[in-house]
Amino acid sequence: MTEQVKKKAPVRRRKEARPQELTAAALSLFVEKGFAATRLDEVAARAGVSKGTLYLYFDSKEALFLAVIREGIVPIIDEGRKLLVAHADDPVRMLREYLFGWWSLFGATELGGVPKLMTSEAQNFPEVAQYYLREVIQPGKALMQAVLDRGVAKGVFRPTDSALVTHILMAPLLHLALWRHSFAVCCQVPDMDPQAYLETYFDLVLKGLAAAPEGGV
Amino acid sequence: MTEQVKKKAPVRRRKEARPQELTAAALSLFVEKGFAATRLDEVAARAGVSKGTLYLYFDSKEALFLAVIREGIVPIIDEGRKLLVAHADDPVRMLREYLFGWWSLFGATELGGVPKLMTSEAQNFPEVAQYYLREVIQPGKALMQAVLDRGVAKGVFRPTDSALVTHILMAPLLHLALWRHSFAVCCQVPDMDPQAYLETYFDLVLKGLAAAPEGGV
DNA sequence: GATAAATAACTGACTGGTCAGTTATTAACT
DNA sequence: AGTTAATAACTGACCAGTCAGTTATTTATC
Repeated sequence: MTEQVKKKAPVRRRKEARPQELTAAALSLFVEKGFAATRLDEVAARAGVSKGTLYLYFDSKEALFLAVIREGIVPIIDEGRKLLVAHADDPVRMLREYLFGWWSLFGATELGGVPKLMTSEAQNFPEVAQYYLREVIQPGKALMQAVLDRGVAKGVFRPTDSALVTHILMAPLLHLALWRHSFAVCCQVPDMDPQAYLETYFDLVLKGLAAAPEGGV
Repeated sequence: MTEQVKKKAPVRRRKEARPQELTAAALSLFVEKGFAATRLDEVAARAGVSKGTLYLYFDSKEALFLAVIREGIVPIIDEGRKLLVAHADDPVRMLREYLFGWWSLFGATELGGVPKLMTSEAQNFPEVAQYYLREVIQPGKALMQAVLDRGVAKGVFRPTDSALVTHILMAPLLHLALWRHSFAVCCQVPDMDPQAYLETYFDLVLKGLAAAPEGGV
């Protein structure tokens, strides 16, 4: 050991990307097995560290949960908002971007398991649920409601209770995400093509919202 | 104590309704706190017995889970089927009965928490999930698909991929049920009236499915 | 109809394993 | 040397599942 041997290269420890690695590992395990059934030893192992290390970055299992949501989801909202303004003059196009964008940016990724996770655990972790409601659901709703209202103002959509309709319109997307993270995994379903599902759904919605009896896009 | 005093009435032990009392207690707790977070001591206490007694009737926690589904849900399917045939000649009316009936018979009751429960736990309990898929989801889907196909045959609905549409149409109902058992409970939501939600939704669906451009029911 | 024997329903203390969270120790780097 | 990062062994609470023992109810016997 005349000089520092090159153990360091293969080891490559002590990064500051550690929290992200941990939240990423936690996300996939939480989504896969649920919060309660996920052991912190597993999370740490998947991130390539020990459980003690996990506690250097997060105070508790619940704090890790909150971080998973915060790091994983909140950035997506802003990204989605930016994509939307690109078509601000065409409500039908905006709605399409919203729904399909939600799916490709969120639902189809690993984050698509988060609605299942949040729904399951909302009652057990009210603070996380409130955070999610405030930072994710409500902004998302507001965004879609703006799209709908604009469509009505332009005479493209018929008037509706847009607060209710935002909920209703999100449901099939959420359902698809939940399905893929529950029954689709454990039962061998005769599979459901997301793209066909989305197209069929969007078609239904457009006809359901259309303003004029024989209106056309 | 000249003759047998009526001690029996207040005591009222040794019933054979015991399993039902246990599954009822388990249902409400599973729905409220999730499967993993529910302790069997609690279930037993809510049913007014000890944990040992619970094990006289059910082999394991998972067996109790399966019983909850079997006893609670499967009977509802048949009941629903009977209600439907009453309007077999009017597809629009049938669809309305289906959706509103689902809500009043199932979604609005304590059983409305079961979708949340099943979604959360499907991956952890594949056998229960497969049972639920086979005995609940698939029959329910088949029933609605029949309604849709009949509507198309009668020229009331436009042709669609009815297998996909059944999924899509169920989503807002499931979403409402999930919502009421998650965020609605823990966050004080600005409340969402189920009746208004259902009416708005049904209106949207009918216009989305209508066959003729200016068709009218 | 009483008394005793047999059985069915039930209990709660106990066990064994699990797992969130802690801490004493070691390795890495400056 | 001292400081920081990481670990692995440890602790203690928790809980599904068990079982020896208790209490209620029925059946048998006189």
